Order: sequence, then structure tokens, then C-alpha cells
Amino acid sequence: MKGTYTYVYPRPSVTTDCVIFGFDAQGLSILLIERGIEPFKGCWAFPGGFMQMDEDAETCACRELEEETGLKDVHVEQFCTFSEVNRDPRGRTVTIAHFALVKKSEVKGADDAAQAKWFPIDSIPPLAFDHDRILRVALHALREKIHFQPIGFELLPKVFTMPQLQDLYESILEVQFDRRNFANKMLMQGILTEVNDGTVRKGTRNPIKYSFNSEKYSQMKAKGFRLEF
Amino acid sequence: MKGTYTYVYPRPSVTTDCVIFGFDAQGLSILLIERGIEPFKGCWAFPGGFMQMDEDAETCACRELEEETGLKDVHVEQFCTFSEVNRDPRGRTVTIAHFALVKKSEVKGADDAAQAKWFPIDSIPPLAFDHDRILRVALHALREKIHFQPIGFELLPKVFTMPQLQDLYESILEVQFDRRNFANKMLMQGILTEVNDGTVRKGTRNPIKYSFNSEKYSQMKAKGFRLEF
DNA sequence: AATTATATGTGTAAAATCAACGCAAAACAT
DNA sequence: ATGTTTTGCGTTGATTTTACACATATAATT
Repeated sequence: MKGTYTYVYPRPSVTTDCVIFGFDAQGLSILLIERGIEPFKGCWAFPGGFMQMDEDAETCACRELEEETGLKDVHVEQFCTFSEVNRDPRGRTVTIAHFALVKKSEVKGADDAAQAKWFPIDSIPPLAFDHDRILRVALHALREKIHFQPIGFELLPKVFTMPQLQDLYESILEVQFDRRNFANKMLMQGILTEVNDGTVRKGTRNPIKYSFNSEKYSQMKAKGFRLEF
Repeated sequence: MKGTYTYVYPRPSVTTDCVIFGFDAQGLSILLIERGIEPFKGCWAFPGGFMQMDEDAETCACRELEEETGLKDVHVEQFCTFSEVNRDPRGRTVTIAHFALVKKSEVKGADDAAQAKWFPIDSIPPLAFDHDRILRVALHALREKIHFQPIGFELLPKVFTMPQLQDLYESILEVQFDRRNFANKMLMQGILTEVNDGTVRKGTRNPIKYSFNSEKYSQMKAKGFRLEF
């Protein structure tokens, strides 16, 4: 039934948008959807859509994410709400922006989906609406957050190497770390578990495999520990 | 005209709420409004209300703040959006929560306003809706933020002393600093200006007056400096 | 096949930062 | 008057950060 929802005062639309970060040997990238209709036809945009009355923002963001990219069970969190009066030419719209961190290597869907495509973070095409601003804020939020929360691991395979982890941090923070100091500091935190994958480690060129020990991290956090990077 | 706003799909109400922090010799406190009507009649709540179609969230939060407490020209920023389906018994409501930092000493209004009252942070009365949760999140956001942004000064008089500043940090972070180390670290940052108020400083018991040098801070920030506390 | 270059792991010493602490002087309390 | 409190200043040892060199097996080159 159309047009049956009537209110005493006008209300804005409420949507969610999702900035999807992925990481691989080529560095940090984001997943975008090409718009097939006006406005901003041909521009790229974050997956997102209207919040339903029976779901909260995070649920909505996850649902839209799956519907539009096939991605499931990924880390999603709200980072900012955008409410500028003219941000959407179709009408007053408030968007609760989220970012998603996906293990690009282990994930199906995404790229397969019709018009979804990964873009390296330094080659972003023209974006629809105010999505360029949203992206800047998302990047900033991710950078701030990774200093104190072990969310970087959400972007790596379950099992990873120290150089991979360092690449990730360097890509996100856009700084360079000394290899030895980085490894020391990381290992010192005590949240990495060395993974023994059966293969005998001969020579140093094939790196040690690690996994993130989330139980250990939870324990330490409960005791007042604060991750720092 | 009533009931003239009709939409194809249902829409939640969008409101803003404002957690107002103040600080004085008694420590950190927040400003609350007593509810005169159901639901939650007699409970206390943050000032807030419906977002108009011609204002964004921050504008709305500031407007409601002034309307309900008389407070103007204070630091206001968004920190989280709450969208749980049943957070408001009157109907589906999304609230964009802000926190305000007010220079309690220099401010008019506030307390004068009808049912507005300051409560020490450790003696908060029963709150309406999900405002207790919002308060916890607000406190957490403030604590996280003060480590890296000089927002604490928004809670102090323009001119303040080192012990005052230390009290502020200790109240918010709920830790104790060594007096001498705290002063050293603060002065080292280079964002404080010593204020010469004419009076000759004899003896050490009347403390040195400082003000926050925001120009200096902007310059340093532009050069990549990152405040730490 | 031999040679060279590259990626990875490990340790140490200097520098910088942090943490704990003592002392002196004027104001305040008694 | 006398003792207590508040404030400012500076020192020293501990901890953390930074800078840096070498050994080894794989990968690349010739």
C-alpha cells in the first residue's frame, strides 16, 4: 500500500550507508556500487538504504550490505551520522554511516555481485551524494580507532604473517615502521598466537604465521589493559 | 496544520539529545531536565527534541540546548546515534546524541531555567528512556576524546590554574596524576599561555594562571602534531 | 650452476620519555 | 608564633622508544 504513512510533523528519511574496507597485497581498498539511475547515475556509491521500522541501524547496515554485495558476517560499526539539509537532492535524508571491515581473501560475493567493484584507496572514482566526505570521515575514524582497538585483524586472513600485519598498519596509518620494532611491539602486546601449520620452518624467508588471540585480548581488556599503536 | 505529512514508507522520528558536562571545584557534573509528563514523568532527561527539516543535527542540538537551558555558544559535538527499535515507548525514534561542554563558571542560564539542575556525575538520579545508556556512552566518548583533543579547556574558565586543569583531567579520567609530572607534561605540549593578570606573584601558594592557546594548537596540529594524554 | 639480491628473524646500545620523589616559600589554620 | 597546606621547581633511576647490523634460506639473475 502506497502513501499511507501520515505524521503530524514532517520527518526526514533515515538511511544507513556502509564504507567497506578491504586489504590485500595491493593495499587498502573500498568496495563501491555503481549507480544505475539518477541522481548521480554512473557515479559510484556506498551500499546502503532505508532503515526499516523493525530494525536498528546496525541491522540495517548489515542487511543492505548483504543484499547489495553478498557480504555476510563482517565487522560493522557506526562511526558518524550525516544530516546536512541538502545532502540528498531527492529529499531530506539522514544517514547513519557505518564502516565494514572484510577479510577480502576469505570472502565470497562482493566482487561477483553485479556492479560492485573494489577500488584502491588512492584511485577512488567520482562518488555520489556526499560520499566523498563520508569516505574521508570513515578513513579518519578507522585510523583513530586502530590505534587502540585490534580491528585491523578483521581485514586480514585468520592466519597471517608479521609483514602482512605491518603492511596493513602502514597502509591505514600511512606511516612506515621499522620492521624489528614493529614486530617487538606487536608481540609484546601478547595478543598474537603463533600458528604451527605443520610445515617445518627452515630458513627465515618463509615467515612465521600468527593468528589474533581474541580470548587473550578480552581477558586483558577486562583487566584494564589498553592496546596502543 | 495537523497530519499533513504523508510518505510512501513509514519513517522514524529523528531527535537529538544533548549530554551536558560541566566542571567546577566539586568535580564533573551533568545538567538534566525533569520530565513533567508521561512517559517517565518525574524522571530526569537530557535536553533534546525533534529535528526540524531546515536544520542539521548539530544545529538542532544547539537550538534545543538553548531553548531548554538557556545555554549558548558552547562546544557541541555528535558522538553516537541510538536507533534501538523500542528505545521510546511513544514510537520509533532515532536520536543523534551529542555532548556539550560548558564553562560552568562563566555561564548564565542553565540552572536558572525552570526544571534544569546540575547533578554530580556520581549522583545521577533515575533517567528517562535509554538515557542511562546514552550517558555511559557519552562518558566513554569524552574520556577517549580528551586523550587526544584539547577539549577539556571547554569546561574551564578562560583563565585557569594548573591544579584546576589537573583536577579536570583526574575527574574525567578517574585517575591520579603526580602534580609535578602533570604540569611538566602539560607545559611541554606548548599549548598553554601564561596569563599575566597584573598581580605580582609572591610566594607559590597563589598559582600561576594559564589560558589555552588555540592558535598555537592549530598551527601544531596542522604540522602533524598529535596531543597526548 | 653459480651468483646475486631479497625477505625474514633476532639482539643491542643510545636516546628519549616517564615515574617517583625532596625541597623551599608563602599562604592559611590554629 | 607555630605548624600545616599549597604550589612551584628540579633531579634521578626506571622504562620505553628508536636506530641500527648480521645471519640465513629463498627467489631472482646471470
